[in-house]
Amino acid sequence: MNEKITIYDIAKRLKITAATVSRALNNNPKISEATRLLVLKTAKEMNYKQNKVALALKSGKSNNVGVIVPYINRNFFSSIIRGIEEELYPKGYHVIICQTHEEEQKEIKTIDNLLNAQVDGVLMSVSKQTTTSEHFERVLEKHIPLVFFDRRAQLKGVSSVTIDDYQGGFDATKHLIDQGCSRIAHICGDLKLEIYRDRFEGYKAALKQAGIAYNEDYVIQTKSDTESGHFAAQELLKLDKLPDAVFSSSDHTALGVIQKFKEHGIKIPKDICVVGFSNEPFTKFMELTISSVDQCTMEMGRVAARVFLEQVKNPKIKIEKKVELTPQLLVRESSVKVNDTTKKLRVSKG
Amino acid sequence: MNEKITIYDIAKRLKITAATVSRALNNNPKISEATRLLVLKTAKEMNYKQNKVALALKSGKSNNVGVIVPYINRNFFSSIIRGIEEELYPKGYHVIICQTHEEEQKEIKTIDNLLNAQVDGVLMSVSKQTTTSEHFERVLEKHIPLVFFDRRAQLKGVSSVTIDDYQGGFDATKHLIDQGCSRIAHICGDLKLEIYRDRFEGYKAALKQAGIAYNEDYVIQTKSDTESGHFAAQELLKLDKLPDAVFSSSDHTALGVIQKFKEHGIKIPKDICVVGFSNEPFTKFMELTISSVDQCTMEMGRVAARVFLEQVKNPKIKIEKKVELTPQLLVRESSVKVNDTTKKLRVSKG
DNA sequence: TTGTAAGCGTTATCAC
DNA sequence: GTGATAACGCTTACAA
Repeated sequence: MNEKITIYDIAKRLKITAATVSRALNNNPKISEATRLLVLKTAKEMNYKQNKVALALKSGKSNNVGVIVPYINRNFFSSIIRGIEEELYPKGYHVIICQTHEEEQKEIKTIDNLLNAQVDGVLMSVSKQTTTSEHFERVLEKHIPLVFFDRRAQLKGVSSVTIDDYQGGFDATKHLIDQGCSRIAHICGDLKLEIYRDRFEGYKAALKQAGIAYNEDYVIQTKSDTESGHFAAQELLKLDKLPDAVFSSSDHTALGVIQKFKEHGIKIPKDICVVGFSNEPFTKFMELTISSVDQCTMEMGRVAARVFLEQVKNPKIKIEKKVELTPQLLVRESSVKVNDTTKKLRVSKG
Repeated sequence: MNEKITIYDIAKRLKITAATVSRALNNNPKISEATRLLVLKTAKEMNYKQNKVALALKSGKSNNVGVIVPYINRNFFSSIIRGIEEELYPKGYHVIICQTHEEEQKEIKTIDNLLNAQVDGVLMSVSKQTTTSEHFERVLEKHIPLVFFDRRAQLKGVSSVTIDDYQGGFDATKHLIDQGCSRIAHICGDLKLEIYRDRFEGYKAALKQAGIAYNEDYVIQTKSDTESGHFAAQELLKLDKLPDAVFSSSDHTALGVIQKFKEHGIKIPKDICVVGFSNEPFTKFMELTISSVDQCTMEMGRVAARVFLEQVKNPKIKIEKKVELTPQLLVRESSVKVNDTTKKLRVSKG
């Protein structure tokens, strides 16, 4: 009951050989129906379970994929991981998760560990601090599919799944313009990161299209937390002419901005409209719900997983797929002028 | 550069045997310093990497643990997973995550899959729908450490890490009583689950200690989402005498309750004080911050991991450890009467 | 100190 | 259709 049952045990019991048992278990055509059924029956009786590790050694496929993110417990990443898991589990893959804490050294160590563990693929979001790429090349050299999601490294021959941050920034800004705003501030994250640059570019493009002059004073670069939002709001308050809208590259800074403005008696959205980015859960729980750009995280995970599967299915050909998902602007209370009744109908609580 | 380097390749190059190489690599004392250094040097030159799968087959230890939760992207679970990962990764373990979607069948399937994959341990939170326990016993029969966190099955010989939900319920209710409330409603989740029963019991105990009669009308059982909070508030509004406080077993229902009450012109916390449970991130982002009971999720994960490690370190002895962490009441704005200035000082924004 | 050989549990390639 | 044997990459008695 307790011992590990191998195909040898079944073979011994049936006085046949392990090879035959293996054939029966794997529906190999070169076997008689009689023995096949007998083996199957006996295997069930003896409670045989295939040892996947032995299979992995033999076949060179572990059926494990490594997923690397900065922090598992950020809603953005955990939702992506959920998407990955739900796409891969039915295909027989297990998902190994690892965290980098945004540190390049941990990222390197983690990748090497995963390679040693013989993972069949690596799906990851690059750490903020990462500047080198030898560790990525080590993955490619072993012909292990590598798929980036959200944050990618500039590397030839690697697939990636991102959202169209440019479009997200454009849509958010355009929406604010449609609300009648013209002095639109932008709070961005570290512009060394592609995602923040793209949102910024989208912002500028929307302004340009509307014939609104770009004003450097209205752009503030900060970290992506609530405190930075307070800071940003204070900077904006120093200006001669207060903006009438804020597009923030982060929901947390958007929240901070709203809080600080409220302290100063500024009414949102009447005086200033605000749109955030990421559709963090809290944005729709607030008393004043916050407009935001949804990044379809689960979908991003699912797509990343599918890109991996496609590469696995076609090992001979090198697939370099750059998928760009379209983000979705969710218009909520923080950006809709209360006196605009027609627009009010479009407010989404989702 | 591209080929897989094994110890045989190193052996061949140095005209020694694989056994010697293995010994050198593993700091086996039975080897001369000279060959040890030579092997090490050559291994590095040839870019040798140990194949963990081969090691796993040989040793019977995969250095993988399975972690099973209902949904990965719930903040509660993803934080626990983070705690587990951070405790286990430095010890050389990889964390495989799986989701049950609260379905018993998936839980069973997942456990069997993990066992086939030869995981060294299973850390999990039991699905809501689970009623049987043969699948848990299958784990135990193989002498694989099984550790429950938060939700456990009634099973002999299994370790678990939970929080003291009774204490959490007691503290929350006691706090409301200290605020001068006496008609305290309780919104609970499915009482078939131990965690909700315990919180409920803690609630009743606090009432009893304060000499407040238990009133069945003030107890409403619902699901744990915002809509259920709306429903619960409506039920309470039907009562002849409105409660002056609400202790909710869920932050989401607490939010729903607050929203619905506000719609009816009821002031929080002036008219009704509210305390939730779980310390969901949004509770401290609200304009009116919501008091809640923190479940020290990261710590729960870390402790669960340590319990697993302890069992691994002592394979001969059967360890049954029931760890109960103490939850922490976080008093925020939703439960502190504004005219009570002394208490106001204790308001936490954390 | 080093070599030899067996074994972990499978599957695949030969023969018969 | 079935059996014997090698191989995946590693560790470890047992010999030498």
